[in-house]
Amino acid sequence: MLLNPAAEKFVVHWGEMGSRWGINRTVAQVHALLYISPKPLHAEEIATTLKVARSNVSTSLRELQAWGIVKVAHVLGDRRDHFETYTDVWELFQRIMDERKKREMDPTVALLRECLTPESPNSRTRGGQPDTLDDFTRHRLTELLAFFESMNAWYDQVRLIPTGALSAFFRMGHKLRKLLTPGSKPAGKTPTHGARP
Amino acid sequence: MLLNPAAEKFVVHWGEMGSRWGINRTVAQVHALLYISPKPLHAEEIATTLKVARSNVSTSLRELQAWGIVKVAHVLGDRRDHFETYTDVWELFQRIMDERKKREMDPTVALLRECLTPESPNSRTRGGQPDTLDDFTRHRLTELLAFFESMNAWYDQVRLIPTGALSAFFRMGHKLRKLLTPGSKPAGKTPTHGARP
DNA sequence: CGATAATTTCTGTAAAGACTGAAAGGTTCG
DNA sequence: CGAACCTTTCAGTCTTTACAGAAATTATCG
Repeated sequence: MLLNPAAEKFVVHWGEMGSRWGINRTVAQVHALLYISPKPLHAEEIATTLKVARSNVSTSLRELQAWGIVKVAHVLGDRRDHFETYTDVWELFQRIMDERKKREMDPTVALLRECLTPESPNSRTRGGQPDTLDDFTRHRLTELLAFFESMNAWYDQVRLIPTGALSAFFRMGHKLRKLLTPGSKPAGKTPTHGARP
Repeated sequence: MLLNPAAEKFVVHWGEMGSRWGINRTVAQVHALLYISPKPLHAEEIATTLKVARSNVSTSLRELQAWGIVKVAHVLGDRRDHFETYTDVWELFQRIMDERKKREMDPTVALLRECLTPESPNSRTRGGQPDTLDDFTRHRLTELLAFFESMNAWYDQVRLIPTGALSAFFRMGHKLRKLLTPGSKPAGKTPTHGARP
């Protein structure tokens, strides 16, 4: 398959974006290609289009399936596996967020809790400097944990919104103000942080 | 400076998280260290604590300053530059989001617009296959653009909230339902996507 | 205005990650 | 059941990125 210039530009850019967010470039490119493809593609076709090795595509597809955003589609009369991705951007986004939360947020929360537990069983057994955090550090980590917990709670609520209504929700930004200031009280802090030095 | 085990665990973990999100591990570690440090640190102290080269710290600090989350603090009687980060997690978060939006979202939106412009001036001058996107691809890119624009608009509103009130906002998740369903009409789509194959 | 301290820049090296091509493992079809 | 086809795994290569140490630059002090 030969991509026209605009499509190619998009695929390349998406690969670039992926790598900036810790996603393998090829993985992102494969996903971009599937996203703009009118029909499911088989691995061979993806490989020739993106000009990468067949095996590389195989690995990337596997990765995308682990992320839950690509699935196999079989075509009658064709033995090969074909692949497609979700067409709904909001669903895609939600699935990616779910996965990143599970892989990165949850372990971080767990670690913060662990760091903040008052006393570990073996803290006295080993000599040297004190095992406990100083008050300042403890305070910082507590705040960080609270941050993640707020985010988690918020995200859990957002996840309850049907994907079909998500875009409406995010377009509703202008209602935020009323929601936040019931008595329309003026803001206590400066809304935007100052210019950088 | 010698970190106690819990603090060290946090710093290491934060470095790991950073690299998963496309942030240099050392950069993230330096930031973690400054975040939990009760006082501004100079580069030498950071280097010995993290056991990395002085020059590496220099680069990392420069990077963190470019992100707008670390600033220089001078200590009376000490010629060396000292560094500190913001203590408010919400402000930190906002600054990072601002920067990532500027670096990654905005260019993506620009590219999508470019891909979707009806006709580029030189589209007829070069031979070969058609320069225009097929309808399906065009539709997908339009939806993607709409997604980014919704997100942008929403984020612009959130940014107007004073950082001091942000945590309250994100803790307000449970009010989402009422906001979304004024007449408490049932959702049109399934709220959560099914189990993966 | 040297001398000393502090910081940054630069270059080579080391480590990590991505990718390829070949081989192995499964499937489907005649 | 064997051949053709498709997919995955694996080992080695290549590319990219991160890093250390030296050299150069800048700032501060006597």
